[in-house]
Amino acid sequence: MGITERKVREKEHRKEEILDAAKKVFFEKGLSAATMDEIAEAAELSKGTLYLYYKSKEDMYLGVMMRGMEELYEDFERIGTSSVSTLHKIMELGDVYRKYFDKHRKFFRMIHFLQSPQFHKQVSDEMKKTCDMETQRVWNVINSILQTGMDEGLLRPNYNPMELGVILWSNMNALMLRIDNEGDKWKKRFNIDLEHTLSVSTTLLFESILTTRGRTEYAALANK
Amino acid sequence: MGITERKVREKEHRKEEILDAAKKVFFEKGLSAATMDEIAEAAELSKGTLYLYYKSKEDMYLGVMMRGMEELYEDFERIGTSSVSTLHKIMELGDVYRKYFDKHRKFFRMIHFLQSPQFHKQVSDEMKKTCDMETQRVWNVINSILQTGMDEGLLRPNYNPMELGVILWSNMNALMLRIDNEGDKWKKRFNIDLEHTLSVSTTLLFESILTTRGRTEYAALANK
DNA sequence: TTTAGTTACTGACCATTAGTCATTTATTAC
DNA sequence: GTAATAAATGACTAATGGTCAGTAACTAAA
Repeated sequence: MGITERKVREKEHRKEEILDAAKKVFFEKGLSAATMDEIAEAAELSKGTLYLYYKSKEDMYLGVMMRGMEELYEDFERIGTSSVSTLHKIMELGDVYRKYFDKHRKFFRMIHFLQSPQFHKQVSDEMKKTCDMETQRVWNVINSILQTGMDEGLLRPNYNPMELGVILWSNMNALMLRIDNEGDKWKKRFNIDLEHTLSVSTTLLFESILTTRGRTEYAALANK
Repeated sequence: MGITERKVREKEHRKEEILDAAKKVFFEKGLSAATMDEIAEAAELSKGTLYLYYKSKEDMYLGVMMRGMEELYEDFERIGTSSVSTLHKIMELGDVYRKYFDKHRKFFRMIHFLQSPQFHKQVSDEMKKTCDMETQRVWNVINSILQTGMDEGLLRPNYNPMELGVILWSNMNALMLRIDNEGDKWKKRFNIDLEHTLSVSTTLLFESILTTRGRTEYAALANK
């Protein structure tokens, strides 16, 4: 049954090719300004064909986003399986996410679509589920690292690791979003460098969830 | 010149009436699903007339949002001018914002539009400026309270009050957004009550920006 | 090679809807 | 009463997400 397999492979390949085109257009114009006709032209396919592979424009957008999420997952996974200390891993999670924000700004913006009402209203259940699984993978890495940190007595035991995860993540996310949208404004008007503010808040939160032992280790690591 | 004045008043009134209708429709359907025809019908006016008062659908959306922002401003301003201790005021800011989130969820969602790419792309410069001024008023209250807190030695002096403000605000915002979108999911899947998480993270951050004196006072206040 | 059947693709077409503008209606001024 | 001004209208346009009847390409059996 080599033919059937080849066809499946080709279909998969076409799907990816469409995503290549979609990525280009979405990166350039964003979700609302991008048109399906443009994407079709970029993909060298007719518009109708796009709909054979993706249910809607929003679904396609998320298809692209998933690539970005996968990249983030791989970065995180690399941390998870590395052989540095747990504290170091936790710090790395933050650093890597911040680098991700710098290097993959467009993906960062796309990920934010997951938190918009449009996502909950206009996306097919199927795609929602797919996104959910991918997001889950990322959270699993975070959770497992924080759980270890807790087991090792680095993190204050009265909190749930996942809870700490969502706190740290949300905190970074909110400031990054602000940097992305109003960074210049805050610099000009209040002379505040939100990049620095992000470091400050991350450090504040991080220190406040560490045990005494965790803090000692952290101080040693930060001094290096 | 009584007539001219009356006309200005009537025009202003019409603008508000249109916002009444728009608010109803936007609250019900959200920005993208609401149509101008619907709003026109709700306002008992023709669609063309709407455009005599607002430049675009997005501008109108922000007109509605501004009402919500004003309400928040008034709540904040009330705190600012109240005669409780500064520490109490700071805590009140958080509490009031959280209540605002509970009571005016739709407005909360609208405020988030300010952080979306759509806002930066599809809104008239004029409306952007108006929003900016309103937002500014809110920040001014926060800033002035935090500045006082710093002057009184409650807040660690190595930070900028506005910086602390944006940290606290962003932190709350991010978790509220998550509660709004995925609150149920987190409860069901991880058995995490994000409402509680919000309290935790706010407390953590808050404590970590207080001086020793501030913390003593805080402990006293929290025990009451 | 021919033919029937299947799959992939096409692009004209449809429906929706934000925004416009020539025209009509109402109000004011003289 | 009439001219001038302001307010309101709604048919129309343009843009665009999505559809579907028809076409082309490929596969498999005769």
